[in-house]
Amino acid sequence: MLRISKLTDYGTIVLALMARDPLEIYSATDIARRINVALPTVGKVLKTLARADIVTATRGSHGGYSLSRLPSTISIAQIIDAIEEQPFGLTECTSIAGLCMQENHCRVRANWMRINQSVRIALENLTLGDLVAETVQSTATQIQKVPLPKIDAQKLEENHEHGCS
Amino acid sequence: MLRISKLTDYGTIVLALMARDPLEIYSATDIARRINVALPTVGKVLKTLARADIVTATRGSHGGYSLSRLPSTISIAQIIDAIEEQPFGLTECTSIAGLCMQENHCRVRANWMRINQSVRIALENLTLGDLVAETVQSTATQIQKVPLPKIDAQKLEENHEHGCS
DNA sequence: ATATATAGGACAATTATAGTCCTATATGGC
DNA sequence: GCCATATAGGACTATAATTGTCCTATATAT
Repeated sequence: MLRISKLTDYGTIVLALMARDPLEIYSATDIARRINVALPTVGKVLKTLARADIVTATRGSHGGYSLSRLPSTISIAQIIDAIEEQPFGLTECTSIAGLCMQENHCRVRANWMRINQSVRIALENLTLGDLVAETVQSTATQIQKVPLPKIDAQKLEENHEHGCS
Repeated sequence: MLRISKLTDYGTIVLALMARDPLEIYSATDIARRINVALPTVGKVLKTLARADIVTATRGSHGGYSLSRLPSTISIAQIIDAIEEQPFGLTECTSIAGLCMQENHCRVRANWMRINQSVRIALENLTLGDLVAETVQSTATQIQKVPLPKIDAQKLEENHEHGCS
């Protein structure tokens, strides 16, 4: 797949709309109408975002949702973490029986983890502010060829202990 | 999700094994036994990789698969493209009815596309060679904060014409 | 009180993925 | 030529993930 789920995609659209007036309160009904997505679906996204404290809910009439923080302080990684069910990562740390022992497999896994880490860092540095910017600002993130830091042997050990194959 | 499929994961493991002796011929049976994955599954992966000309098949007895090119010239992006069914991208370029007209939605989509592009470039620069390296070499790829190039207005137009919402 | 909101969980339908199997074709050795 | 061994390609099934919806409970303003 290598793809964020539709719900997360909706999440970015919803948040982008809210980012236009970062201090305003938006009801789920309002947002649903404005982005043209069904109310129950938008509601689900907003509830999830509220649980992660990315938006703050106000109940009752005249209630709704508002951004908990300014757009430039909400990272794309946080949004993904909030809505995606499985933990972040291009590859899964699965324990296929007997694979963990194979040096070959283990090495590939370790290098995948580092690739994951790079992508993760990129998405941590990108914010909701960047997402709504006319063009992505100079504070945005790009990937380029540079030396990777030394491998962290301790971290790899930890992965093993947690059943990483 | 934001995750490569298991089949693609197997693909990297298979190729990593083959990369240890880049000129040798490996039968599907042999590979299946050595990486401890069921034969039909390994076969499926290898057939797919052969179609993309990443490995070359030799039929008949004493036949098998061998790498078509040296590990350092096979990019991770190529492997993903070969095995994943859907085109590369963190976000899908879906046409949800009536969303394409909304400036807000369109802007978010455009910026997502650029994020995709960054990740794509990273995976194009990483090779099978890097994946089997003891530690990822200095030729490997990391993501860091740098200015993004100017937006390519022409490309964005093309996306629109192809029904991108 | 009542209308308007969100909270949280349960549910059904759809879709994607994984894995297997079957038949056809090619090659080397006897 | 015949047989064992390999891959080619597609079909098919079972499983899992995802989506989207709905229901009931709770909170708030008028």
